[in-house]
Formats: sequence, structure tokens, C-alpha cells
Amino acid sequence: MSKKGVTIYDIAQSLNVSPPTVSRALKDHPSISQQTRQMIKEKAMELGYQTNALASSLRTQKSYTLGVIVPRLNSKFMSSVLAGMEKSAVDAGYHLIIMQSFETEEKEKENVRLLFNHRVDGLMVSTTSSSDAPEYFAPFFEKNIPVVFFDRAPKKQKTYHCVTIDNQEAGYLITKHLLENNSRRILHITGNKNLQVYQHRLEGYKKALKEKNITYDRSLIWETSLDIPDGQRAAQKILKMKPLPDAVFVANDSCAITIMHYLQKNGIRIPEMIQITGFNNDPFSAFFKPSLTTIDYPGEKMGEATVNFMLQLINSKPIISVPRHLSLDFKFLIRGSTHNSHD
Amino acid sequence: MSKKGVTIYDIAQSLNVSPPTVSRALKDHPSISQQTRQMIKEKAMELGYQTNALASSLRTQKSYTLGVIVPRLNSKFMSSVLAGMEKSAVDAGYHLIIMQSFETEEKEKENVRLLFNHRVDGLMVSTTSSSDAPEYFAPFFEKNIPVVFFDRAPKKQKTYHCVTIDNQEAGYLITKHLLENNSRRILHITGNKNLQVYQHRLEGYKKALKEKNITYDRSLIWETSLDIPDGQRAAQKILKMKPLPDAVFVANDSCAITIMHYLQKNGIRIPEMIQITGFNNDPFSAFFKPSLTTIDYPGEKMGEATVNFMLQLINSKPIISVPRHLSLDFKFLIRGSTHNSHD
DNA sequence: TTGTATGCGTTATCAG
DNA sequence: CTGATAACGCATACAA
Repeated sequence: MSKKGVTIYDIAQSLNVSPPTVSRALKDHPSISQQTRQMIKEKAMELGYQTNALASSLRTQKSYTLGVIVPRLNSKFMSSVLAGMEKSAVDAGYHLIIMQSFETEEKEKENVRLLFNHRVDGLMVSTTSSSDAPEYFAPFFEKNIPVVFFDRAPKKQKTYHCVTIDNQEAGYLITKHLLENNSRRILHITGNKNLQVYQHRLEGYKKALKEKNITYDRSLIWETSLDIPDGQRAAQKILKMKPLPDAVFVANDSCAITIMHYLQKNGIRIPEMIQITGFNNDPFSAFFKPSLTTIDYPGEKMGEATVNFMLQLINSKPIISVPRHLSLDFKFLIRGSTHNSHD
Repeated sequence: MSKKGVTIYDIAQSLNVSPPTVSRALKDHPSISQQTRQMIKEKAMELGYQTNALASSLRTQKSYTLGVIVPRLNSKFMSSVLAGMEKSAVDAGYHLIIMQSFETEEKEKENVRLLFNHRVDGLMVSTTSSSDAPEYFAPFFEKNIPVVFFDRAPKKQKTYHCVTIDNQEAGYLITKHLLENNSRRILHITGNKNLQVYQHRLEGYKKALKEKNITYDRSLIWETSLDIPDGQRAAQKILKMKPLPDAVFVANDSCAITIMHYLQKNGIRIPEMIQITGFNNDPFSAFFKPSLTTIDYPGEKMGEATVNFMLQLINSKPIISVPRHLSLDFKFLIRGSTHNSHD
């Protein structure tokens, strides 16, 4: 049956020293002589001692755990972010509890509570909430436990620590590019419009239109979940449009690729008949025919930046209370799906 | 500054009851009257009480935390597995600490230790170790904390709990299919051959050859890291082969797609000149031209199955010690990259 | 139905 | 340099 588990108490007893001495020795506390330190470490090894991080956290009020909440973790982009986070966190002696909100505020709320109960030292969230200031983060703010939003920030962005890219600028560049390639009627397929990311991209779209004095047509903005099934549905709707749009600006790559695939399957030539752009630069996007014009949006970097930001907040005392906003660079990749070169 | 945090003592004091009563009331222990239960819960709400899971875990010796170690978390397949795990775990009142080993035994070892120190109730590993029986799992086995290997199991598979698919059968089916489509010289691009997954696929490959009395040619087995850069390198090497191989059986989709892309770019017609197969059924694999023949290998299902298996182990007493092996179903998807239909 | 005493494993404080 | 004591917050056995 399960052995009892070796504690510092056992080590202390078998060496006739006190538990605190053992604790200090194992932590290389300078006030313990080299001799006893060595002796204790050897004994620990011999007995197969493993520290109990729970007990330590309880006592020190520091868990070295960071909480992460994302809508879902199985998208190419999000898993890259998480990979970057995990690496940076572990390098700094922390680790992650990762939870999914599945695009619902209720789940997000439960997750926030659970992570608080586990006394994480910081919380990183790509929020799914569309409210201005979700009240369920209050326990964190009250206890001054840092919260950093990444990618998807709450509406009142200025109130919180955020790590994002300039989505408006990105949306603007894409739309401008399409306009310069002689597209006039540009369909924009976007995600949940309550989310800042998508709102900002849309604003960029509008801005570019305005510059060219093209009137904004609401019926050309389609809100979808941006997944593969919705991509199929969108493609079918596009095929029925008369006339066809000149271009489709899709708010993520996987949906853009799906749409491109179904349009091609139905005899639409890309980019000659319709130009298409994506967002996120999925590694495969370069391999399609034509290759996809998109925004390169480095997930791992964002993950690393978010954790590093978090660590700064944790290590600064007094804790920084002025909200800071980190805007990461992105690249606009012009490829085959928006011009006529041979890819 | 950071508030002190409300404990059951605070609630007890402000209601003139004892802390244990509060503890029991909050847990809906039947021996507490409805009245006081209600009263205590209201007070808890009023004071913004949040339970301290660390303290609770320390006391009960149960953390409701599961550890997960994967080579890297940002592959389409692995992130799907993790998504499935997270969902099943949370549904059962557990949560995950996810760590990456980056394909090194050393990292894996450190991760195992950290997760042990955090007293996870179970450990799920897609191992990167090529040794028969990695000794660093010993603390888990000694304390009878269940360990389940998924996807990648250690060599002595029979000794451990495992959740995998029948990789030999999959490799066999693919190879047989290629042989039946008149391929003779089949290049096999595989991953680290010390890992069971890849060994088994190779065995399937050999078995199929043997059935057709084709002699096994070692020089047609290329060990790579199966990532995109290695895919490019492999494609370049293939272009230099004289004669070209009849087919390429690649051990994962992303690498297969990369190879296909570079071959096509260099004038090779797929499947007419070279047939290609992948492994894992990346959602996009159906969208390429030609679409990719592959093994559908459901990541989320594997994640769910692994967690459910783990929960069974945790909830069975005495803990099941006879190692069990769960072999999940897979589907063989025959598509354009191995025949001449119009996809 | 509720309270008392105690322990989970560690570390901080203070004394020696 | 080391030891005694207490405390982190909660939950259990036992008593009332």
C-alpha cells in the first residue's frame, strides 16, 4: 500500500537535528554549516525525500503557480501562446494551471474562482467576457494579485494590464491592401463582435474604406464563430451572392482556408475572381494554392511576453497598479491569395 | 495593500460558532442544521470568503490536480489531446498542471519531480524517454499514485498503464494500401526510432512488405524530427533520389504536407509520380490538393479516454496494480494523395 | 447538532 | 550556527 512519504521530520529524527535545521539546510540557508548541510542533503537523498510544495505554499503564501484561462486551448495560435508561456514560466521557477472557458462567461467565472482558491500568484486571461469590467475578477484585484489579459482584453482596456497587438492597424492594412488591388466590395467575416479583437479589426476595415470614400455596407459584415463548419456555411452563402464580392477579409486563417477551399471547389478562381485574406499565419497557410495573405501574429512570443510582464508585476513591490498596455509587433504577409503572381 | 484574506475563522468568530462548524456547513455536511448552514453560507458570501485549496489539500492529502507532461503542447494533435483532458478533468472536479519536456529526458525528469512535489493525484505522460523503465517515476509508483502513459508509451509497455492506438496496425494498413496502388519502393519518414509509436509504425511497414515478398531496404527509412524544417530537408533529399521513390509514408501530417508542397513546387506530380501519406488527420489535410491520405487519430477522444482511465484508477481501492492497456480506434482515410480520383 | 483538540508539512520568529 | 515554538487554513476523530 501507499508508503507514508518522507518529511523533514523523518530526516531530522534520523540525524538528531531539528526540523527547522533540515528545512534550512535543504534550502541552502547560509546560516547552516557546510557539514550539516551536506549530511542532511545526503540523508534526504537516501530516504528519497521530496518536498511538499503544498505545505510550503501554505506557509509562505507563495505558490509559484500561474493561472491561465483561454477560450479553448486547441487552436494553433492559442497552443503556441501556451507553449511560450509554459517555457517562460518554468524558466522562472513557475508553472501553469491551464483552463478553458469554451467561450462562456460562466465557465470563465468558475475558472477564475478555482484559480483563486488555489492561490495562484498571477492570472493570465484571454477573456471571453463581453462586459466592460467582469466583476468576478474582484478577489484578485482586492488582494493585489496581478491579472494580465492577453490577445483578448476586456472592453475597458485602459483599466487593465494587457498584452495585445494593434488589431485596428492590422485590419486597416489588410483592407487598404485589398482596396489597392482593386477590390471595392470587401466581405468581412469576423468573430464575436462583443470582443475587442474583432471590433478593432472592423474599425480598421472601416477606416480604410473611409479613406477611399467607399460607403460602409453593413450587410458585408458577417459575424461567425470562425471555425471550420462556419467557414463552410459562409462559403455557401458567398456562392449565392450576386454579384460576388471582390474580396473576403476573414478574421482568422483556418476559417479563411476553409472558405478558399470551398470556393475553389465550386469553380471560383482565387485570387482572380475573389481575393482572400486571413489572420494569424498558420504554418500551413503558406502551403495552400494560392498561398494565403495574412497577418503574422507570433503566438509563442505573445506567451513569453505575457509571462515576463506577469513576472515583473509579481516581483515589483509595491505592486504596480497603473495599468500597462503592451502592444506587440506583427507582420503583414502579402501572398498569392491577393494578387496574381505565381505564388 | 493586499487584504488579509477571509478564513473560516473569521466567519466563525463573527457568528459565534466554531471553525469546524463553518467548515462543515460550507461543505454541506449533513450533520449541520439547515439554519446554521444557511447562516454561515450567507456570512461567507458577505465577507467574500474563498476557500484555500492549498490548505485543504494539505489536510486531506488530495489535491484534485492531475499532472500532464508532453513533449510540446503546440502541435495540432497534442493540443487537441490536452483540450479533451482539460474538459474531462474539470467535469470531474479536477484540473491540470501541464508541462513540456521538449523531447528531453532531463526536462521530463524535472517535471515529474515538480508534479510529485505538488502532490498531484495522478500523472499523465506522453513520454520522451527511450529507456525501458525510466527510474524517475519511482516516487509515484512507490506511493501508488497512478501514472498513465498516452500516445507515447515506454518500451516495456506491458508494465504500465497506457492509452495508445495500434500503431503497428496503422502502419501496416498504410503500407499495404500503397503496395496495392502499385508502389514498390516506399520511403518511410519517421520520428525518433527509440519511441514505441514510431517503432510500431515501422513494424507495420515491414510486415506489409514481407507479405508481398518485398525485401526491406534500410536506406528507405529516414529518421527525422517530423517538423516543418525537417520536411523541407527531406523533400530536397527526395528530389535527388534516382529513381524517385514510388511513395512516401510520412509519420505525421504536418511533415507530409510540407514534403508534398516542396515536391510539387519542384514539378513532382502527386500522386501520379509519387504517392504520399500522412498520420494524424490534421483538419486542413483534407483541403490540400491533392487531399492527404492519412490516419484519423482523434486527439480529443484520446485526452478524454486518458483522463477517464485515470479517474478510474484514482477512485478504485485498492488501487489497480495490474497494468492495463487501452487501445483506441482509428480510421484510415484514403484520399487524393494516393490515388488518381479528382479528390 | 456542535465544539474541542489535533495534525497535514513546512517555514518564520525568536531565543540560545 | 541551531533549536523550540508557533502559524499558515482547513478538516477529522472524538467528545459533549
